[in-house]
Amino acid sequence: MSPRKISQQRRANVNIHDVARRARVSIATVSRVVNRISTVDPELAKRVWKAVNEVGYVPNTQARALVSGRSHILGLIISEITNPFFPELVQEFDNLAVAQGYEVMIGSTSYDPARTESLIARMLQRNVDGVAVMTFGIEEDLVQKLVEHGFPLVFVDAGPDLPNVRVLKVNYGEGIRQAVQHLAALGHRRIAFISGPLEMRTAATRRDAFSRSMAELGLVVPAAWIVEGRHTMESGKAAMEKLLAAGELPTAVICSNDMTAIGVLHALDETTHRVPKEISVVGFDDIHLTQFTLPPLTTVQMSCHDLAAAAVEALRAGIEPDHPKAAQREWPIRTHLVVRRSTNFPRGTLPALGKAGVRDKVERRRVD
Amino acid sequence: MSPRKISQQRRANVNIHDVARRARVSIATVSRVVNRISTVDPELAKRVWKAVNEVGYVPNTQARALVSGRSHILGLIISEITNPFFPELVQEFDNLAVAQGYEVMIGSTSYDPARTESLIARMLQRNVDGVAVMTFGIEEDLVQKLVEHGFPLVFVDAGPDLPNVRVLKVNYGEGIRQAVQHLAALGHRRIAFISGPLEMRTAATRRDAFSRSMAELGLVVPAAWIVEGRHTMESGKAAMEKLLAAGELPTAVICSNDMTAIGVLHALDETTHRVPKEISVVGFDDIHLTQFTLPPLTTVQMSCHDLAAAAVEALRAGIEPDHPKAAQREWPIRTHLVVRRSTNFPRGTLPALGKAGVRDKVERRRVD
DNA sequence: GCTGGTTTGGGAAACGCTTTCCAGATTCCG
DNA sequence: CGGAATCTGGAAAGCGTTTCCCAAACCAGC
Repeated sequence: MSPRKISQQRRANVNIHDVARRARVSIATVSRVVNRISTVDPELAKRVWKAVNEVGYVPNTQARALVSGRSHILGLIISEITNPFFPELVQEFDNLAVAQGYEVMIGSTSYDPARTESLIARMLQRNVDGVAVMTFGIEEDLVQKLVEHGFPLVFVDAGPDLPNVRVLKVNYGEGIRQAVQHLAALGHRRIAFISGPLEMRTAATRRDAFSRSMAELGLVVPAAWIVEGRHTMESGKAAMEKLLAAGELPTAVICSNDMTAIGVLHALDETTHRVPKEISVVGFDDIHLTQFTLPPLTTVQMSCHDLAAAAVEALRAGIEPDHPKAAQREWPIRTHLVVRRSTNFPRGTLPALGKAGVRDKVERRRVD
Repeated sequence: MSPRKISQQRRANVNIHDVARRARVSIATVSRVVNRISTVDPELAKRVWKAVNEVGYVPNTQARALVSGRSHILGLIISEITNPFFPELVQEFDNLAVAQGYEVMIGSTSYDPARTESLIARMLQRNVDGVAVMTFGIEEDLVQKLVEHGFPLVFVDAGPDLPNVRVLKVNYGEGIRQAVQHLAALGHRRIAFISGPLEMRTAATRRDAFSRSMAELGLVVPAAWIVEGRHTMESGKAAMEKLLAAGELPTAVICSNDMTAIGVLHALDETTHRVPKEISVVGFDDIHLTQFTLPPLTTVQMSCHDLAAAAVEALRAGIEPDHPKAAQREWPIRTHLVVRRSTNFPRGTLPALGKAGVRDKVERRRVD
C-alpha cells in the first residue's frame, strides 16, 4: 500500500511535528521549507517535502493566522446576491482573490442595517485582512462602522478620505456618452432616461452623465423624460408605464441599469410599441442576462472582471506592505457601449419590414 | 470621551487579558462568561460583560478554532454561481448557517476538475466542519476526494453509503406528477419533455418521474418527444427547435429546469405559436426569474429554503455531537407545482377569447 | 591548529484562546 | 461539629504555527 494511500485514509490531523519527526528535522525547519525560505539546504528540503507528501500534511490556516496576524481572508460586501449583477462580480472577485492566495468572505447587506451590522461583526471576528464594499450605494453607517476598525477598505465611486481607503472610480461618462452618441448617430433626438434611486450616489452620477452627454449634443431632455426608478425590473416597468402615460413618447430610452431595461422591455411588450422598431432601449452593466432578452439588449458594459480585478489589487495594495501601488488611492474603471439588437433607427425613419408580423402579439393597448 | 468611543478608535487587538485586567478577574472567568458557562456568579458576570464592552473585546475566532478543533465554517459547493438557481440557494444557506453560528465558505466547481481539487484543498486548509455538495451532478472524483477526509458531508439525491454522509432526497415525482396531472386536467394528451444532460443523475430522475406520471394516466409519449437538453437557456431553445422540426407538435412541454423552459419560450417567440394559447410550457425549480418571464412560468417549485434548511440541519447533525437527528441519513425535500400563466387549455379546445378572459379561467382551476 | 565570520538548523517563545486541574471556600447532612 | 459534597476562580497546559535567537558546523586565512 502506497504512502499516499495511507495519508488519504486518515483524518487531516497530522501536524508539523509529524512531518518533523518523519524527516528527522525540527519543526522550525519544516516551517521554513514549507514557507519556501531559502536558507535551507536543498537536500534537506527535499527530504522534508517527501515527508510532507508521505504523511499528507496540510498546514493549519488558523494557527498560521494566529501567529502571523493575517487571516488571508478578504471581505466582500454586496447588496444582494440574488441581484444578477452580483454573482458575476462575486465569481470574478473570488477567482482573482484565490489566485493571490486569499479566501473570500461574502456578505450581503440586503439593505438591512441590523444584518449589515452583524455582517461587519462577523468579518471582524474572522479577522479579515481587508474589505471591499461593492454595494454601489452609500449606506453611511456601514462606511462609518468599517472605517473605525482600521483595516484596508475599498469602495466604489466614493469613500472617506482616509489613508486606508481606496476608491474604484468608475468612468460612467465614457460609456453613457457612447450610448447617447450611438443613438444620436442613428437619428434619435428624443431620448428619455430612467435613473436608479437618486439617494444612491452611483445613480445620480449616471443620470448626470446622461444629462451632460445630451447637452454636449445640444439635445434637450424634458423633465418628464427623466424618471426615477429603483434599479429593479419592477421599477423599470413602472417607469416605462409612466413614460407611456406622459403624452409624447421618446424614441429611445436609456436605463441606469440592465434590470431596469428588462423591466422596460416588459412594459413595452404589453403595448403595441415594438423594440427596436418603434423604440430603442439601452441598459447599463452588461449582465449576462442581457444577451438573452428579447431582443438582446444594447447596453453599457461595466466589466465585472475589471471591477473585481481592481478591487482585489487595491485591497492587496493596502494589505501587503511592499505592494507597488501601495500609495494609489483612486483606481479607474472604464465603461463602454456594447451594441446588440434593442437599438435601431427612430420610428418613422425606415420602411416597415422584418418579422414584425410574427412578433406582434397583442394588438390592444393596455387598459389603464 | 466615553469608553465606547475609545474602543472604536483602536484596532481590534484587544484580547482576553485586557478584559480580565479591567474586570479584575482571571482570564478563565472571562472565558467562562463569554461562553455563557453558568457556574459564574451573576454579579461577576455583569462586571465582566461591562469590561468587554468597555474595551471593545471581540474573541479571536482563529484562536478559538485552534483550541476547540472546530472552525465553525461550513463548506458549500455549487456548480456555478452565475446559474440563477444557485444565488438563491446560497443566500438561504448563508442565512441559516449564520443563524446557527456558522460562517459559510462558498465554492463553485464550474465543472472543472482542477478548480474543484483546489477548492477542496482550500476547504481542508481552512478546516471546515462539514461540506454540503449541492451541485446536482455526480462528479465522482469530487465525491471521492471529499469522502477521504472524514468530515460530515451532505449530498443531494444520492451519495456514498458512509456514516458521515447524509443525503437530501428530493421528491421530484411529487411535483412532476402534479405538473402532468395539471396539464391532463386542462385536456392535454400530447406532452413532450425536455430533460437535462442524462449523465447527471438528477436529470435522469426527473425524466423518469415524467415518464412514470404519464404512464399512470395511460398517456404515451413518442420517443421523439423526449429530448435531451443541458439545463441551459440555449439548450432549451435548441431542444424546442428540434421539437418544432419533428413533425407533429405537442400541445405542452415540460422542462427539466427553468432555464430550459425560458429557452423554450424564446424559441416559440420566434414562431407563430403563442404561449400559453397554442402551447403550454412548464418549468422546474421555480427560480426567481420565472415570475418575470413573458408569460410568467408555471413551474415545479423545489424550495431553495427547504433545501438549504435541510442541508444546514443535516450538516449540524453530523457535526454537533448531541444533535437530535444525528442518526438520520436521508432528509426528504418536497416539490410542488406553482401555476402561473404559461399553461392553458390545449389549442383548438376553446373559442378564441381575449387574453385576459382565458387567463381568468385558468387561474380558477386547481390541481389535485 | 586556532580565530573569526558565515551558514544552517534547532530550541523555545510567542500568538489568543479554551480547558483542565487544583486549592480554597462554602454548604449540607448526619 | 466533622467530613463529604459543591462551587468558585486562579494557574497552567496545550492547540499548530512562525520567528527570534543561539549553538553547532563549516570554511578561509593566519
